[in-house]
Amino acid sequence: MGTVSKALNGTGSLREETRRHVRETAERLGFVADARARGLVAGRTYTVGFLTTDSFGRFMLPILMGAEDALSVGQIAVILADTRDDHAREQHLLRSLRSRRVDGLIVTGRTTDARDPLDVDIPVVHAFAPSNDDSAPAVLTDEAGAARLVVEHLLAIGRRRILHVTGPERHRSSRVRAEEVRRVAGEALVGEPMFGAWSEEWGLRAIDLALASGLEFDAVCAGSDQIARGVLDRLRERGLSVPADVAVTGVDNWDVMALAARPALTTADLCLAEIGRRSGEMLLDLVEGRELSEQRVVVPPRLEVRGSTV
Amino acid sequence: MGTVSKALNGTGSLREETRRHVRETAERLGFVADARARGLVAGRTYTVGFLTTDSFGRFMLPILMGAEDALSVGQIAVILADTRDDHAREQHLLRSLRSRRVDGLIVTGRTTDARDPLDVDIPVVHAFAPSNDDSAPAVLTDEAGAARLVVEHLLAIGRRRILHVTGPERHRSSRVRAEEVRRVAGEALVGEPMFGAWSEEWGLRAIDLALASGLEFDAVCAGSDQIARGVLDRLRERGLSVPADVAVTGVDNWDVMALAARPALTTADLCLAEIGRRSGEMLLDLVEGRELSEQRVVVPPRLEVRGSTV
DNA sequence: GAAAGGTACGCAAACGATTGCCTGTCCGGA
DNA sequence: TCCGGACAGGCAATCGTTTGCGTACCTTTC
Repeated sequence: MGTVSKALNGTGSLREETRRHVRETAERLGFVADARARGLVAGRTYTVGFLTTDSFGRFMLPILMGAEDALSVGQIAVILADTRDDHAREQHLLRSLRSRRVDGLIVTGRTTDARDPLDVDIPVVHAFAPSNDDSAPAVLTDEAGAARLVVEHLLAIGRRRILHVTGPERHRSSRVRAEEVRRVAGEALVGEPMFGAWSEEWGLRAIDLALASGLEFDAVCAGSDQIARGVLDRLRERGLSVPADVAVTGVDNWDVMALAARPALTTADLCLAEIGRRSGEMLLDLVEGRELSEQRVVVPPRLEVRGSTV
Repeated sequence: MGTVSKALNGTGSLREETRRHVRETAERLGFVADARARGLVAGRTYTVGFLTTDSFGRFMLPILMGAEDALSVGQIAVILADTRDDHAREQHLLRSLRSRRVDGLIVTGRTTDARDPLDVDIPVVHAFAPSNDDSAPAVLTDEAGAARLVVEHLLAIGRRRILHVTGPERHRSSRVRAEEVRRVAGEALVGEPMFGAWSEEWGLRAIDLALASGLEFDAVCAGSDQIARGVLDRLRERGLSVPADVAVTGVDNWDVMALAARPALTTADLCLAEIGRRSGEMLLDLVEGRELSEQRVVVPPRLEVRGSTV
């Protein structure tokens, strides 16, 4: 047993011939070492939990994939845990993850509103959804940066009357971005930010409201691609031309929306896969006991310029 | 150790007082039994792999969630494995899953084209994406049934000139549904099924093509909600009223598309979560050595009637 | 030819649970 | 008083690895 273990793991001092023989025999018999037993000795499981407070959705997926990529480097598998926003369910899942002795946890959620810290004694990295505990390791998106990116772009192409249509005011995301839009646009912001919902329907209605109240604007900075798409549709229906009369921007770079829009949508990509990747790397560092170079990483968004502004 | 084990698991013969004492102490110390060690003895890991041949996407999510629900009943956790359609990656992931001694595998993919069977010696259930091996346990969607559902609905509301706009002909999904549309619609099918792409853009273009070639139709049966949405947009732009002049149906019941469409889209829901749930249940039966009541389950689609047809 | 030194391999403990079996204690009955 | 039986709980083997240490054998050198 000992010799086989050493041969397969390249440890100990064995003749090359012996190693080869063991490896070939293992191959022939289809033997693969049992990761549990190995983990039992090593004091690790080479497994982490991916805990999402909301259901899995469009935002979770790229993060999950990025994390999986980064963790696979450390031979780590990902166990899913979806709390469905239910506290009892979360407790139950955490218990299950603890019994499985996961090496660490990536915690995420649909909104960027902060969540209460978890009471666990293993490394935790927050991805996308921040923790109330500011000192907890986290990889976050730059909400304000996304807003800045699109507004500066609109200003750069000469727009001076910008309308801001965004999601519900109760979401931190909407508030932070609206504040940044106000700051960067300054005089160029037309009226007040219009808070509503993260839906196409709100985009449609917001344009109706804006036109009805006689606002004049040459750009709409929408809080999401879905809102932007509603905005684009209604502008077209009202006979306004995009981008000639009105330029439109979104946030998310959700291909289904941004590419199907007519014209295709200029938008801020939040680089969710990158957030996932960095989270995975950070957790890997923590699990393997390395010092973190930074506790808190903010992934800068990226501007994707398409036909709706140029 | 033995006594504690018996107390916590409710086995052996112990005084009730002893059990209570052990449980309370465990609670106080935050002790949770190590699932690995338990599995080592039990010969199981209470863990299954979720292997998706394509990346995770919109189709995978509901299936995954359904499966997670069903499996959580058996205290089973799900390990993700995303092959990204790369054979080498698949082999590597399978090796990792084998070394983790997962109790079983759920295999799925984005398309309903059949895939080659896996060479593994644990229970496998195919979900959504069938296997080439017809005898393999599987939970599938009823492609033809979805087509029948919408066509029968269109016939029932009195439409007699139905246009069929669908995805690429190389996808089994398009072919099977087109065949069923032809069979059920009979005389009522206008021209040939129009194969294209699973995109809004194709929906737009297909209507242009149909109108240009002088086809007359009072209904469009689209192969997906995305196509249907393109169809709806272009019909409106061409001055045709939906559903008065033309009724439109989709397939998928993808809320983002179906609810944002104007009018909201009548569509066939493939009940993906149900497919996931049934797959999970089936795998649980296999893992726990129970006889399967049926090797092959077909989940019937459900018609969701909305404004685009009534 | 014998001792010294080095290399390759085997042995056994340990990781953290479960479980069958054995033992000790207590009770009741003869 | 002694024995039998029932019940509670402790002991140790087991699952499949890793790893440090001991040992056998081979080589080299005087």
